[in-house]
Amino acid sequence: MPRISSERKAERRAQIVAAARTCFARSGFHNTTLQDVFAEAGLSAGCVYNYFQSKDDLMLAIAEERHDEERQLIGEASETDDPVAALRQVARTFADKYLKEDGLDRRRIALQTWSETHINPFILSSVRAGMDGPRAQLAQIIRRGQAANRLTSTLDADAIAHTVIAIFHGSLLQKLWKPDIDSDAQFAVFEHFLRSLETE
Amino acid sequence: MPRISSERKAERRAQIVAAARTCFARSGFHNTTLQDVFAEAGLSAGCVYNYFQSKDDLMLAIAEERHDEERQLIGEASETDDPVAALRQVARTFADKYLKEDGLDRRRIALQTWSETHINPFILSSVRAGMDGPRAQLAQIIRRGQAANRLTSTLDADAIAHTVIAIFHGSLLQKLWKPDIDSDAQFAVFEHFLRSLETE
Amino acid sequence: MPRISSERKAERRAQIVAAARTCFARSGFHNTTLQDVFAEAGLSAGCVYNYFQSKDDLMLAIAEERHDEERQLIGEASETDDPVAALRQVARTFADKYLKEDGLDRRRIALQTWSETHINPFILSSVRAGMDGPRAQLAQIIRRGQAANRLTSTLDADAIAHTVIAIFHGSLLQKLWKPDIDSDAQFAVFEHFLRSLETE
Amino acid sequence: MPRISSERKAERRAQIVAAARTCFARSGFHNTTLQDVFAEAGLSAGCVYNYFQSKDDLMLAIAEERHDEERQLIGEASETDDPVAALRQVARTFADKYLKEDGLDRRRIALQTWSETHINPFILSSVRAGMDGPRAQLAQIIRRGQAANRLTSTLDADAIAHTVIAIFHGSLLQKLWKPDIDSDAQFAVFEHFLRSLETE
DNA sequence: CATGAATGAGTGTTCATTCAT
DNA sequence: GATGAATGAACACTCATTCAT
Repeated sequence: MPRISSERKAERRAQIVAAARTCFARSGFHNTTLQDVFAEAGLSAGCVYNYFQSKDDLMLAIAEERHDEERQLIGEASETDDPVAALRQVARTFADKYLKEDGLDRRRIALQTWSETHINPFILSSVRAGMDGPRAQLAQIIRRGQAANRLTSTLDADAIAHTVIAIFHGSLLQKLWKPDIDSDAQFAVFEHFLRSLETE
Repeated sequence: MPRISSERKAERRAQIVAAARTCFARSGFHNTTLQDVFAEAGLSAGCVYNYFQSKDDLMLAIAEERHDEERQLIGEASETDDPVAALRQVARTFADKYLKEDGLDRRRIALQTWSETHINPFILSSVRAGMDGPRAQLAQIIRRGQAANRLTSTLDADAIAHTVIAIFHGSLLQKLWKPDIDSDAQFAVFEHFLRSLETE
Repeated sequence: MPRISSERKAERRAQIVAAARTCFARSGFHNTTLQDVFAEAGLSAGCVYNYFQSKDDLMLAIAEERHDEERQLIGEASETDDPVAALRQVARTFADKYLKEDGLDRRRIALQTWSETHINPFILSSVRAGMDGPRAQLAQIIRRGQAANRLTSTLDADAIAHTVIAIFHGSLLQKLWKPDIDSDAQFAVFEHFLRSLETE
Repeated sequence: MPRISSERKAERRAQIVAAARTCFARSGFHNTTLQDVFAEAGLSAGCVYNYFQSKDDLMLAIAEERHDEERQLIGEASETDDPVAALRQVARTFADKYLKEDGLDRRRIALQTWSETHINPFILSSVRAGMDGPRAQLAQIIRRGQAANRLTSTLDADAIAHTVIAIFHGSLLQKLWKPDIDSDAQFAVFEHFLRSLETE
């Protein structure tokens, strides 16, 4: 007979994750102390430790949540039947959600996570898994495009998917370092790339 | 009148940087203690502090060195007069030097650096500058290609350069997370992209 | 008008004490968390705190219970009229009940308690009282033996009693550190000691 | 080329051990914080950690030192050729050095150590080894006495040695709990025990 | 009476940095 | 210049205890 419903528990978890995200986005993972997170969440140390086992676990939870969100975003974006339109929509979603404001903050944390993959095997697994889903979805779209003779079959669908993601990730890095970069011009290059994949 | 010749000084500096690189590649920046670096370099704490002011300074020095190296690599690769060949050569250099063995180790450290840009303004400046040089060089090549009507003029040269670098960076990330990725297939996609930029 | 019958209350108390004993025997007093005890007892924190005021109080309760048990054991063992036989019987009881299995586990906890006497005056009082009873009983038997001219009167009865207990305690320690010690051979020495006290 | 001679290093170690002993004797192992030890030693945390790896390690070092000291004490006491005199001398040493003042303080710490054997295997090993030496020495003396027909051969030498040590340990406990115990009367009982072992 | 989520002071330990030699 | 012992602020994490429900 739990005094706290599982919804309330989920709420608390979310509250803590949100606080941690705020802190990590503000000061970076290694420069954030757990005391910062406790203060931001308005909760005590002990309480937070009832939901997360360690600082690393907190980062992992944030990563997982982000991966869920990304999976959902790419899922929604690729609902269209038309494979070419789907790819374009995915890219637009990326440009809209990832490269701006709050989305950019989350990606800032993502970068911290990526840097941690080297040391923390759980983070590595999570990052791998987080990328594999979207990549497989993209590859699936591309394969459909190839089957329908809409996209060139001279290139490996997985390799294309990888490249698309690489462009996303790489653009992200540049946006993080130079927020005033001309994203539109870069988006045009991406669209050119997509067109180059289409059969005539 | 220095007690130590400036060559000897440079040697020591290099020795320390090498040790730090080994440690950072092995355990990551935040998991490496300076005591680890002292041990790896076979030097005392005080001695190292005669050459570097702080742990961050060490990371900065490594970043600077890497940027020099990258600038040189891209410079050599783009010596050809033919702009299209130059671009292809740059890509090949990237694939050969960055995605393999020792090069990959250095890029692993680069990722740590990138993650630090968020916090450390000096690192941020260094990373920006490290990217600006190569990007300007690439843009220059592209502009030459456009002027010679070898490359499409419908796209902004800087945006293309940015995209090329984004592909490099993004591919790097994937290689770090999944070392057994099919780099050749991905390289084919990149070449396709280059060809799509050429005028007919 | 108590909501819970006092039998039920005693049951709960016993349940908690048993759980604590299990935990303390398993991991030691300081390495056991109260959360461990709650889990072992299958009760909540609040419930346990209705019966015991603190962790120390729990240890005290265990000590008291053990002292009661010891008092009873030595009481039963010394019921014989013959003082020499009584002493021997006490020793046999000690060897049978204290140095084996479950008894040894309880003594393991006793050792933890002894170590706590230094800090906790209540524990100290309890341990003193726990020893005084048996010692007085032993001294009483010995005095009877001396009065009946069965035991030497050249030695102080209290001092003999102390020595007997010292041998018990000391043997216990050795048994705890080296469970495969030869208890029979040591028991023979003890019997020799007892015989040496008898008059001819 | 160490700036600090190994003697100075040993001094520091001793200084820290002494401080820890003072603290542990004053407040017990678990009630002493390392900050207490740092303050008592007049040294910083980092410095202490250059000499000891953990709080447990400190306790272990204290135990080892005590064992060395005990080994030496019993060694000196048993130098006499006459085995019976040697045993008596050992007992006298015990009564003089262990049951009084500073010696008692050290034994108070010993008790803490004993209680820790249950949890910490290194402590257990140390305590075992610390007891084995003296016990072997005592057994050796007894065997010499048996060979020379000065001591009864009806009892196992090791068992006698164990019993002697048990009496020491047990008396110690009583002294710790009741400092005003009559040690002389108890010593008389011990001497009686020794005499009972002698052949006529 | 029982629950168990929340508390928060306290602890062992780390490690970048300094400075007397 | 080089040494390395010493520093000490900072940090992640624990756990006995409380109290609203």
